[in-house]
Amino acid sequence: MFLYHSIMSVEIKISLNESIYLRDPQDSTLGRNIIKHSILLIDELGFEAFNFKKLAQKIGSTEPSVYRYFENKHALLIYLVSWYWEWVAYLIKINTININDPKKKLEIIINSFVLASVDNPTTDHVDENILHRVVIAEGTKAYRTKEVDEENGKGLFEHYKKLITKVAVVILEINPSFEYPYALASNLCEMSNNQIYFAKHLPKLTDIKVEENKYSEVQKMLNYFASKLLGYEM
Amino acid sequence: MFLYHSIMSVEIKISLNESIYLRDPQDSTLGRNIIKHSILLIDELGFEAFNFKKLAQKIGSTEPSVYRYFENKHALLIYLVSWYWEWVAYLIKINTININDPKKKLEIIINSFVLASVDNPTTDHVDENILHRVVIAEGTKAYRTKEVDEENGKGLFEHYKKLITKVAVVILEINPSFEYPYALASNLCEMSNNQIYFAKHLPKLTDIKVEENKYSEVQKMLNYFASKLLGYEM
DNA sequence: TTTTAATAATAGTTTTACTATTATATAGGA
DNA sequence: TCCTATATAATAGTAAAACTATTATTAAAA
Repeated sequence: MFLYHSIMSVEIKISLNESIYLRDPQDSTLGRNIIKHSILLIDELGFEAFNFKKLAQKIGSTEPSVYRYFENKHALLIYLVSWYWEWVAYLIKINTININDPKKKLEIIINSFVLASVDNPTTDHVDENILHRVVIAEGTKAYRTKEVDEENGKGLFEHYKKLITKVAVVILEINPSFEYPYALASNLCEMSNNQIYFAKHLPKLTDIKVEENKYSEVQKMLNYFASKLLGYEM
Repeated sequence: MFLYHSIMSVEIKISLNESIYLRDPQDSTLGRNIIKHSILLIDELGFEAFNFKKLAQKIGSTEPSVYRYFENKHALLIYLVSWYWEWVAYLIKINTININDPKKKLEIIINSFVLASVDNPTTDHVDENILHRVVIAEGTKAYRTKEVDEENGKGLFEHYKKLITKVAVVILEINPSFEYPYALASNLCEMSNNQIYFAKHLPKLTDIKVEENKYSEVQKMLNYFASKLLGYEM
């Protein structure tokens, strides 16, 4: 991950696996527009109704131009969720920089999963808040396809796996004999998104309540689950 | 749920919310063929590549005939996952009939989530084993859409909610002061499918290993998670 | 036997998901 | 300054998906 600092603003450039895209969207205005407005449009229409024609219309470009950046809308979705995972990894990194207690670290990790955005809207072409909503609603579609093995072989899910590995390391720091560090790490991440989605759309499947970007109950629940499973007091 | 017993075989008829389908597929040969072969074809092609034309071809019928049973392939998917959830509820029911210990009940529930089929292939037009695979791979797509609120309002997810409620009741029997019975119930169910999927396709996201229909490690892990969270010894 | 309902056959439409080709604008180098 | 490479835009298309309408045929029920 590269961090560019300028005098006027802090601009973060997140570097993503090259096989996700055909041409790096961060390197041109059109590319950044594709990212920015695809997030808004997927949030608005849902992934199924979203397509490159509508996106091109929205940004005053054409369908073939968008296709020069991404093979198809599925590749674009993988790009967006990878961006999101890198962003969460970045949040965890800067917020745990002076923290030594692994329990405290895990708490920060959970907060990063749940909040993901709120405080620091640092990148002008990505609204992390809306991207988080998109990942909650559409994220699993990135890897729930018939092509998962082939795409995994190309490294398209490295960003997610890297993040989960980092979390697993912290889990083992807390409790070195815990048998399921990776499963707990991925479950905390998936559960966070799932339970937020349930609270919003299928409230009978959860106990927590959620208001517009107020996810404190999710945070509390995940911390409770983690502490119980790893055997420590909060 | 109705149970029909005949002399020659035990045939289970699972009754599903009428708003899922246009015409009850269990009431005709064509309908049962649609169910049977849609499961096989979705398993083979994945939900995205599956469509009513290919299905009609496979069962020697026509596209318009299939459309007389289901509004579209999304409705058919909701039907299939609802069938699956009812099937799991049925398994839980018959296997906990003489069990009083709620901890033992929860163990049976977890086994039903994980195994879902293996022993009792009772319904001739549904292969529960393959249906389980389909639910693992495609299940979340049933409710992760822009139409979720509208469809939830029509009662299309009642079968899932009913199942989760039953599990939540058992969780509270074990530990009446547990704060998150619904979240734990839905998470056990989602986690089961998720972790099996990860073991098969993204093994770096989990610790468990899975072989063709050998899910004992998942079972063990979920039981461990449940016992830790609810504070009992296995 | 008549009527009804279910299915099949045929033939469409609209939208999606792409691709090919050509034109234009712009940026950098000689 | 011109030349050339490259990005993008404009236009026009194709193949398949996701339906729908209409009519014919068959089977079952009254």
